[in-house]
Amino acid sequence: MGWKKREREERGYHHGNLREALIQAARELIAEKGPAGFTFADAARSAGVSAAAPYRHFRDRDALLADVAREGFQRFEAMLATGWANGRPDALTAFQNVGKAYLAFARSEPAYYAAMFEAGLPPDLNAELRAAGDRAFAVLRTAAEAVVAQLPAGQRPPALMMALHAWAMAHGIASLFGRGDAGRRSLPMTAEELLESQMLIYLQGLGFTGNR
Amino acid sequence: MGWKKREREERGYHHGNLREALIQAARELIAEKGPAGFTFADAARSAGVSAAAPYRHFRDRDALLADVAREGFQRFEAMLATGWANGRPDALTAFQNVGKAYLAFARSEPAYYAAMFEAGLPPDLNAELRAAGDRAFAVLRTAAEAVVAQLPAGQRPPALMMALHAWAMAHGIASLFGRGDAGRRSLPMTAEELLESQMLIYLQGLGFTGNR
DNA sequence: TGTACATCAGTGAACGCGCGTTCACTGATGTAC
DNA sequence: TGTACATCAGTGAACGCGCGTTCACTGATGTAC
Repeated sequence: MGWKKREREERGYHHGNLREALIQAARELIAEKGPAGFTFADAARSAGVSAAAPYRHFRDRDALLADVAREGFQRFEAMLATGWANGRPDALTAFQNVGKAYLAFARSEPAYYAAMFEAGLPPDLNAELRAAGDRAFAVLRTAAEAVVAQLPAGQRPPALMMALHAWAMAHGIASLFGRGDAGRRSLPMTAEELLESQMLIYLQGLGFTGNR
Repeated sequence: MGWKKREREERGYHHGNLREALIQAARELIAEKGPAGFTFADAARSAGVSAAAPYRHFRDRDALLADVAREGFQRFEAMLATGWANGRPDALTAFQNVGKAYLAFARSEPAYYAAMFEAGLPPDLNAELRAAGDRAFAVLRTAAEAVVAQLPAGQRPPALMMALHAWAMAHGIASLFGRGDAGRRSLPMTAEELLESQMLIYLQGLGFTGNR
């Protein structure tokens, strides 16, 4: 209570940045207890604000959660794009870097990842949310297109299919093995090694020779 | 209220099979609203019993959920084993049938699947739960062992790795695309087609030639 | 630069609700003799 | 076969609690002139 009062004195009557503070609070609470493990009132409390205040910024808990997810997709897209690096040094390497970036995101931002994929939000709850998700997937798709273009014309699989395969591999590994602290199975290899080997085998199956 | 009274008259003071009825109620509620979307009291209500009754059978909501998951793993194991069919007609085909069985389970039993993989239960919450999960995975592992044994001695990957890859592929596809009614992305191909093509490419990458 | 005023972003009290949990109880069932 | 009794599996009333939500309010900020 003491710190709360002090904080109030510091910040004055108006918070100034409550919207972002609530998103931040939600992220911390999700990281602690999962996307189902916090309430609207919790978020308000964490932000040091009365229980009625969040209503000035979000219609309800789901709207807050959707904003966390939307923000997550934006950062996710940026991270994947960095991994892709416009196809440098070459499409195949860059594609695998996208996979690594995917896993790195799931690992370093488990709260965002959970809000994006495990909160049970309908993807079209909100147009911006859907758009943000689509933009992130577009990175994967672009990468897949560049990779299949490397194959001889006769044996190119559909790029969309390949992008979906990659998504499924990365998501499968991330959600089964890629959560550091969430008491998961113990294995003789890391999630990163699993994803890398899986992608290598998959690419070999597409016709790429493994000599690199 | 009428039907409740009538049902009471039908069944008398004792329910007779409340434990199973609660698990069944939980499954239905999970199917409707997700693993986080029901309460202990809900389950009691669905089973037509007072809110205090479940305490005679389960310590709390998590214990009930864990039992749903345990039962789910048992059926899952049976379904995977049926797909495997002791490696008939041949290891490769049987392996792919395990993949199909995995997806079929996720699709036909979304409530079990959610309790098993998305309820956020720690896998070692309970020894029986963990054991049931391990037994299901053992089917995958057995299948992977038979498959790698087909390869020439020099190029066999570790069977455990292959089993984990298969698990990740199936889980990735199932959780991203394999939920019928849960308003997911619309795609030009089915989850089944995606998983089958992915597994074929993967197997090809391991060195199996695609002529079958 | 000052002043009046509109608007914004908070407060805190209040409410109804359903949940989890406990408790003494009671009806039904099983068993010993 | 009957009877007494222990045990089991339910009831329903009660409780404290925290949540979601509304409301009139108020302090702070921005803007017109």
